[in-house]
Amino acid sequence: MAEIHGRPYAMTGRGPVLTPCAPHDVLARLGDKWTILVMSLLSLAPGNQLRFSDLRRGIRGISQRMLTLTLRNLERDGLLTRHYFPEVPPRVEYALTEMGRSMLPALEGFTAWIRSNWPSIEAARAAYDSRGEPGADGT
Amino acid sequence: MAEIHGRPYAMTGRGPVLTPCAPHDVLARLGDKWTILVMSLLSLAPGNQLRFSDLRRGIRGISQRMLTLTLRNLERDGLLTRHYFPEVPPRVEYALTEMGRSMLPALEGFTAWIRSNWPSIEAARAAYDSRGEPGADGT
DNA sequence: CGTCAATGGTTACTAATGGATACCTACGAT
DNA sequence: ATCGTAGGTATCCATTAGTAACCATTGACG
Repeated sequence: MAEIHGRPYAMTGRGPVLTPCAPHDVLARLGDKWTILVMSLLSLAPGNQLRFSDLRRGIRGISQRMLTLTLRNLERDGLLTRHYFPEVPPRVEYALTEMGRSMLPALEGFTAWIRSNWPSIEAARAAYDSRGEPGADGT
Repeated sequence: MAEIHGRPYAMTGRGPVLTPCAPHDVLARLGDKWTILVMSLLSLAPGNQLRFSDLRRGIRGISQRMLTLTLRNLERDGLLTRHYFPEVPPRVEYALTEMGRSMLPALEGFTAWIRSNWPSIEAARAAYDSRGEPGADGT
């Protein structure tokens, strides 16, 4: 049977039928406001490893809470690890896992497409907005 | 100056500082609940072209309104075109643009990574949840 | 002694967004 | 009268993003 994004699809009389699947789940995480910035910053860091406050300083505008939530989600997905050092003051190191590092080339491939097409997207948006309403009836 | 995702970053005493950028914008669109399914369905269709009701039938669970909004956003970004035929009953064809088609390989590269790593992600989530660690949603 | 800063969080609360549901148009064919 | 097409509008609910305040620890400062 044919597959789409790794899932089989059933042919109806008219075509395939898709349902939300793994790619959506992962893209939804990357598409949230901060995740890609955390991944990017870690990918730049020596040893793919940073402290909480380095991440906080390195991402303009992120709040403590949002950074905590983003890191928790990434840790839950196995893309990074959290190491707590009970020193004074306490220190926490976040590091990309092997899986996290393995995602970087695919992510870079995608962001490369975005970089080359971003001007076209912005132009399309400007043109669309200046045209006014789409008009379901052509008016 | 070094770049991340096509944007220059300034070194502070401690490292780069990132701000939300184009990749986030595009990934946020792909990460919404339906967009990737619309793109996938169009990529499967002959001529990368489908009618509104084919898309509606082809995506399990999407409402009319959500499909309309998703298509509008993709049209605004220049990833697909909308052709209205004032027949009775009316007919509307949605087709991927050249830019829309050019995105498919990069998207496929990314979803390929997701396919190979999805079992690991699910395992990591299950392990994380069973450890009884603090919930990522703040609860 | 009292207070401050730095660390990495948590809790409570509010604002913004996303999505679902229901109902509306207009037209011709049956 | 009703269906099928391609939507629009109005309303409600759930999720999410974000803000502000708080906590615990300890050394430094005065």
